[in-house]
Amino acid sequence: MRPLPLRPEQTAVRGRPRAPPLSARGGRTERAGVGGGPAVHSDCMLLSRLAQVSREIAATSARSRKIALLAELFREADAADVPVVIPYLAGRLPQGRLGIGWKVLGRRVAPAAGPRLTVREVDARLTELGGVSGPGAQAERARLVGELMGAATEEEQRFLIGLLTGEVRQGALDAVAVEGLAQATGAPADAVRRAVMLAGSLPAVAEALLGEGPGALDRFRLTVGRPVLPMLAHSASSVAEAVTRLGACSVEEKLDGIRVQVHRDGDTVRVHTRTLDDITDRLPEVTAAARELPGERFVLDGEVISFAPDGRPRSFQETAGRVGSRVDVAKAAREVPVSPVFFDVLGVDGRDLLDLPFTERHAELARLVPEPRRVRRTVVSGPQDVARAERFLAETLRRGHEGVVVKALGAPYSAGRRGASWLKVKPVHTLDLVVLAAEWGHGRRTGRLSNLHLGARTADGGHAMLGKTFKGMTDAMLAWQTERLRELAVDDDGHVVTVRPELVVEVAYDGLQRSPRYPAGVTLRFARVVRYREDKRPEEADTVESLLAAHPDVAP
DNA sequence: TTCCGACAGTGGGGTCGCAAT
DNA sequence: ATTGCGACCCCACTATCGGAA
Repeated sequence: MRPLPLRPEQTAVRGRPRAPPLSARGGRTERAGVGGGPAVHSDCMLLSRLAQVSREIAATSARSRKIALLAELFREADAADVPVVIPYLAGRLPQGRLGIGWKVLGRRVAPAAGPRLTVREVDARLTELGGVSGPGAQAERARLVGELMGAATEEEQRFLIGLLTGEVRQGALDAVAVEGLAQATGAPADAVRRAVMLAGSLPAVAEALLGEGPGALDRFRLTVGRPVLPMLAHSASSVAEAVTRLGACSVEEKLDGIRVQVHRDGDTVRVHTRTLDDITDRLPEVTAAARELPGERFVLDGEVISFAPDGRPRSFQETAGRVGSRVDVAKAAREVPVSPVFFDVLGVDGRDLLDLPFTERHAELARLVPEPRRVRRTVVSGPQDVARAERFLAETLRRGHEGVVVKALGAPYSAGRRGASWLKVKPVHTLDLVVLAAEWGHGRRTGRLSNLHLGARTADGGHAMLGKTFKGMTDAMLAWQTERLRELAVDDDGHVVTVRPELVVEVAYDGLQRSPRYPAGVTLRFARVVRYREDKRPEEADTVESLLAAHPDVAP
C-alpha cells in the first residue's frame, strides 16, 4: 500500500499578521540537486518564485485570478519539481507535519541577502528534518530550521513559516489548485477534480497530468486499498426542511463517532479516517468485522463508535480517546471496544458504485452487510411523509444518538464534496450567557475583538467560564462588539481584553461535554453566537445549576 | 439580474504521545 | 511524574466569487 497524503488542519495557534511583502522577481537557476546524490542538471524552481506567486495570490480576492496565477506557475514547473511545488502551493508539506510549531519558528533568524534556495533543496532539508527523532530531537530540529531560515530571504521566510504551521492563507487550497491545474494542462476541471478525489491526493494527479497530459486522468479509478475522499453533509435546521429540499430520501441515524472507510481485498483490510490517515492498527475489531462479511473485495463507508454494555452509545470523548490510542491497543480495546456501523458502499467485486443512485448502492450494501452492522434508517417518499421522519429522529435521539442524516435516494456518491444531497439534522440548545472577556482576532479579523469568553452565573453571584466562541458573527456584529466591549474593558494584555460582565449573548450549542479545563467541569460543544441580548440584564443570564440540570447525564 | 453552491478562513475542545523538565 | 507542545479527531458559521437560474 502506498504512503498516504496527509492533510494538515489548522493549528490552534494563530499566525501573526504579515508585514508588507518585499518584491522579489524569481526565476530559474542551474543549481544541481542537493545532498550529495546524483546531480540533477535541470531547471530547478526557486523558492522565491513560489513565495512571490503565493503573495500575489493572497493579494487578489478574485478566484479566477488566483487560478490563472497558479496555472502560469504550473506551466513553468519542471516535472521533478511538481511533487513539491503542487503541495507547497496548496499550503501543504509532502512530508506531512514535522513537529515544528511556533516555539521553534518564533525565533528570528537573519534572512539571506538574495534568493538562492531551490524548491527541491527545501524539500530535501525538510525530509532530513522529519527523520530526526529520539533524545535531543527538538533541539536538533530547531537547529535545522534555523539553518534553513538563514538561507532564506525575508519573503521566503514568511512563506516557509506559513507552510510549516499550515497557515499559508493565500485563499487557494486544493479546489483552486485543481482549477489551475486544469487550466495549465487543458484538461476538463471536472475530470481533474474527480481524479483527485479517487486518488485521494492532488500531487499524484498533478504529476501524472503535467508529465503525460490529460490522457493520464483515466488511470485514476476507484481502487480497493486506495482511499477516496469521503462525501460530506450539509446542515438543515429541521427534518421537515431537509425532506422538503430532498424529496424522496433515506433518513438515517447519525452516530457520534469517527468516520471510517474500510477497504478489504481478500485477507487484507485497511481502515482510513476522514482525512485518509491509515488507522488499521488501532482498530482490530473493524478488521475482524470486515473479514466476516460475505465479500472478498469491497470499499465501505461508515462510522466507528463504542457502545456501553447496556447498548447505549458512549460519549464522543470516549470513542475518540479509544481510536486515538496507539500504544497498547489490546488494553484500550478491552476497556472501550468499538464497532463499525456502515451506511454506504463505494465498490464491490471490481465494480465501481460511485455513480449509482443511493437506492442502488444501498441495495448492494444490504446484500453485503447484515442488519446490526448497518446504520438504522427509514425511507420516506417526500414532504407528505415528514411525520414519519420526525418520529424516526425522536426515536434516534432516545437511543442516545446525535441526530439524523437525510440522504436523497437518487444521488450518486460525491467523493470529496460537501454535496447538497446529504443533510444532517441535530437538536440545538441555546443559552443566555455573559461575556467575560474577548480575544483580538487574526487575519481578516485583525483589529476586531473576536473570540468571546462565555460565562454562566454561579450560586455565589459570580460567573463560571464555560468555553469560548468566535462563530456566528457577521462583520457588523464584530464591529459592534469590538466597540461595546472596549467600553466595558477593565484590562487588555494585548491578547485578551477582560470586561465587566454586563453584556448578555445568546449562544447555540450542540451539547455539554466534560472538561478538565473549565471551573464547572463542563464545556459547551460547538458553541456559536446567535445574537446579542441587549434587552437582558446580566442577572437574567442562565446559571450553571440550570445548565447541569438540563444535561444530567454529563453533570460531574 | 438575482440566487445559490462551493470555498476559504476563523478559530473551538479533547485526547494521545513524545520529549523536556 | 508532570508539563508543554504538536498532531488529529470532532465541528459551525460567514464572506466571497462566479456560474446557474
